Amino acid sequence: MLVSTGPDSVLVRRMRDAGVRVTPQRIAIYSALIGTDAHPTAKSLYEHLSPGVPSLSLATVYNTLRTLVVHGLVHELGDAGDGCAHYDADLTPHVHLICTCCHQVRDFFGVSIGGVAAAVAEESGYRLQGARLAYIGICPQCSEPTARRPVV
Amino acid sequence: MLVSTGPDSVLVRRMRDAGVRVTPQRIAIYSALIGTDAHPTAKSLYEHLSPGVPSLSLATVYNTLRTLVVHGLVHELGDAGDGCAHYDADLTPHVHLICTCCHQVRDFFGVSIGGVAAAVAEESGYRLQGARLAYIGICPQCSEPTARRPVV
DNA sequence: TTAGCTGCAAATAGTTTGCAGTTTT
DNA sequence: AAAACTGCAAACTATTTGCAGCTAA
Repeated sequence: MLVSTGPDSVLVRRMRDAGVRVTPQRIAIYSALIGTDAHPTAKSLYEHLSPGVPSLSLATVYNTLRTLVVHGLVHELGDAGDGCAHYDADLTPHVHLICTCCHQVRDFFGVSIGGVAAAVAEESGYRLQGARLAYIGICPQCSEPTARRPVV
Repeated sequence: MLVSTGPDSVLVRRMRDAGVRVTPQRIAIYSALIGTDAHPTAKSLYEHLSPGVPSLSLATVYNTLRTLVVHGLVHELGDAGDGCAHYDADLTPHVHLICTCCHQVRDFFGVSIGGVAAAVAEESGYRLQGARLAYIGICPQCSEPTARRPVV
């Protein structure tokens, strides 16, 4: 993890600014999300953090993720074909690529869609809170004939 | 419903071309999807069709939807905040607007994103099968102070 | 004929929630 | 001190699946 988690870190300030009460569990979860581009699920976050934050419960991971999403600190990316929701703390407008074979979610910055949100907001009349922009297909690795199916 | 469902209808031909076996239940489900822009869920489809297709089962709706998605006839739009997946038979590249208040999914053709898919396909190396492009926010109706919260 | 579909009911699994105790503000 | 959070376990519910009978091809 590349993010400071001290009491005055950017991370904590962001949570306070968003009106989210700060607890050790929430810091752990939020900083884990910020420090990865793997778009984890609740369960994978729990399994990753559990050793370092003993007695962390899966329910708290779910509750915290919902809180972070509701307060706009994290985006919920939806199901990637594995039946569970993935999350992203990178709020920069960008596209995701979902592989229907290995169920990985990858960032894709090759197209700029920053202007689209503005156009949608203006023309639709919606008060926008977020976006979920994913293209679904088979990734190059899984396309190779020799590819072994990655562990789900 | 505005679509003919005779044995030689476009709809049936499309299913056959996609390699999907044709049954009365599947015709009912697929034509209902084609004839609406409401982006139904499995349950709402079931409730809508059940009176006209007695003994239709919810399991068949789920199975059929998966079959149609896998064969590329229908797009799965993911959860709209109501905890269940919504579906769309309109494969034209377009954006969806999801209201976090009333959980409605609406089409939005105000921005053209047809070129994005091509760029993604070329630059990412993915074999694209579909897309899920949604902006999330609060719709104008739900934004009105006098708005009553629509039935979920 | 036969592979594949259907309905039913049971199983699965992601996510939420009630509660009692603890922590943040 | 009040309001909100946590862990645990139980509850909830969308979705899947096993099976026996039916049907499209």
